[in-house]
Amino acid sequence: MSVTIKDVARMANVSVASVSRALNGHGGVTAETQKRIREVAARLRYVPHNAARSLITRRTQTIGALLPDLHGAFFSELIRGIDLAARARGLYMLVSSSHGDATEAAIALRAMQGRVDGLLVMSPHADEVFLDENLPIVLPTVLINSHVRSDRHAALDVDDYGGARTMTEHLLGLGRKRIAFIAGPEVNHDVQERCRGYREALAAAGLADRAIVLPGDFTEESGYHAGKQALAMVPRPDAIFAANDMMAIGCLSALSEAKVRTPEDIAVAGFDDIPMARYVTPPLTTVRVRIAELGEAALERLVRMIEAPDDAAPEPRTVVGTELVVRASCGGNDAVRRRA
Amino acid sequence: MSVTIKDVARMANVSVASVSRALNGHGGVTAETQKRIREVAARLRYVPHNAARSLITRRTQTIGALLPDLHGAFFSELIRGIDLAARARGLYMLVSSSHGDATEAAIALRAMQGRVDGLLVMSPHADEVFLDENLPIVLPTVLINSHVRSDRHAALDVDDYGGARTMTEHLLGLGRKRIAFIAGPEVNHDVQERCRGYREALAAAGLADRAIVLPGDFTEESGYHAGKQALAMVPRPDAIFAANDMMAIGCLSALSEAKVRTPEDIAVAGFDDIPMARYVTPPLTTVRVRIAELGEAALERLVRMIEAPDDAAPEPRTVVGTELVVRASCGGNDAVRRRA
DNA sequence: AGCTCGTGTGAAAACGTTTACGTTCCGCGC
DNA sequence: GCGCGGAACGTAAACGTTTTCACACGAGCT
Repeated sequence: MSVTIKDVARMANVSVASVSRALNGHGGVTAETQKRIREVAARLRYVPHNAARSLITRRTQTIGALLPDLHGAFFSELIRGIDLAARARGLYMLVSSSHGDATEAAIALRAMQGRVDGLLVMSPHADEVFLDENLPIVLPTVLINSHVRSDRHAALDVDDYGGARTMTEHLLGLGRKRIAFIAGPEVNHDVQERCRGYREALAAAGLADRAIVLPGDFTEESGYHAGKQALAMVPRPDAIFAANDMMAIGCLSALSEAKVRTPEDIAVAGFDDIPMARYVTPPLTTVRVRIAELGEAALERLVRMIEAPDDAAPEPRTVVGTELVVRASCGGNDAVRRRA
Repeated sequence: MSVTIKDVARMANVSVASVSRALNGHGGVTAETQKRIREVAARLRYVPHNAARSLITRRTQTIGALLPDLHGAFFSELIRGIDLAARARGLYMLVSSSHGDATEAAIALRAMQGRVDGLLVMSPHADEVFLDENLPIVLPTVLINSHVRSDRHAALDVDDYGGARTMTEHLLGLGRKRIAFIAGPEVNHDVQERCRGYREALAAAGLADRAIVLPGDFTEESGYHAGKQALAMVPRPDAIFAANDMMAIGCLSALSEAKVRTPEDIAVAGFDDIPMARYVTPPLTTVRVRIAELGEAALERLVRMIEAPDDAAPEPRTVVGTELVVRASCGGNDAVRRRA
């Protein structure tokens, strides 16, 4: 097909070795021949064939990202963070997302073989057995928000627990006593941690028995239903803390539909701080997750692993912080409070 | 490093050729040996090295996506659409985004060489000269929302013109007479088309001289400023049509701050139908762009080009439709009207 | 019996690089 | 005059596949 290194070599009256050396700046060629070779290469529009190069150098300059369904602002931001950090290092990003089941994810994982220098994995299917089965041992891998607690794999998490605890404490601090929590998909690791933060904050305030956990699945609709449910309770909760913003927004609809005032009658809080949170009525108090930062941190970690394969000192599990973002939906003054 | 086809061959007492045939199901192997080879391969956790395979087959099972900054809901959706369609075909997606300048984009473009079977390009730098300079001629490429009007490249566009025209007509139909338009970045092809739709709709209604175009840059802030500007005009516009939703949202803030009622005093409309549009107050009338569909369509087109390199009949420039989404911000009843 | 044919298998070439190792050449010191 | 060292460059191996070709073998036909 295209023009190869041999063509360049022929046109420049040198061997392919010299072309390679000249183009990669490895020295061992006169400045003059180097110049000539470069000119010929440019004239011929020569571009090295990456597959061939990867084959011999064992480097692809590419990292793989195994992600769940790309839906929603979360993954958009995550990809953005990864991409930004990757591009700063001249790396490319091979994306594979939305794997319905573990088999599909396994296929995707195997297909990354020989295509990437490292892997970023954020998948509900990525339990320990799965990884052991399908991961080539040699491939550096960073797990993002995984429930796998193994020190065989590097991992990076959002501080779900801390964020939820801070939010619950914030609500308690505002004088709310009956705080309901809308949960997400049960298998979800984030949800579990957020729920744990909620429960422990209540327990710390001596209100352990006041915990009310409503079911949800991260969709706006499920938030709406949970809102209805909360309204029907006696005594009514005076605050609702949803495990993500979309459910909080659904909940707001349910309340406004029932002519219940927010935050006067019931305060509402979310988690994530998706862009929309600022614009709903009333603006949503939430926990900001610095998702792009998570992506960046994960990539940086991965790069370190790639560059130093002799991971003598496996770094500890890292956690990226959250911030409490106070808006009108819970009362109190607007503010952002950082939490490491 | 890893286990190669040779290892499998040795363990199974066959040649590498047989292993290749057995694993790829090319026939020419007894059912029995095929089974044996498969078992050995599974036991050894053999995974073919993709770089080597690509080198010889000249197929990478990967498509490249050259995108501008991934910010915002638009690219998130676009990537999602592409990824969905790609994964349905067993293709992977190599993403490269946010190129500050043409040089950077050129480097990214060249780096795709030998890594992808085809290219999806959506970049402000992708003018004709740029493409000619940097695109290996052989690589199938689909341009998305590009201003390049060449039949040498396949292209796919959003019907910006039609959408904007429909919206303007809708506003006129609601009795609005002085409709202002908030533009976006001047170089942007979408903006130009949207503005053209706006102008021509006015012209068709005999109101060509009533066109008011305010500057903007797609950010919420610029929408806010444009809103202020509109408020200061005499006579005041009775409708504002922003070239994207974020600016419309900024504009809404400016109006509500000035205690101007929407839609009673001034109607506001946007473009894109980002998820947030439904949730602002009042909910935003806008033009829905089915972005994921755009991504899918682009990928499908690309796949067709890859599979039939003898593009005897280059398909015409394709346009994906828009829908008018009527919500409260302009008055009228909620509805979605499709436009091919 | 001899020929052809099909079928299973292996040897080896090919893909386009990088790089270890030779080779040539030249200058220099003895 | 001779050996030596280093610089510039070429040769060829290697990376891990796929695929073409050749080969061996048995069955079926004349």
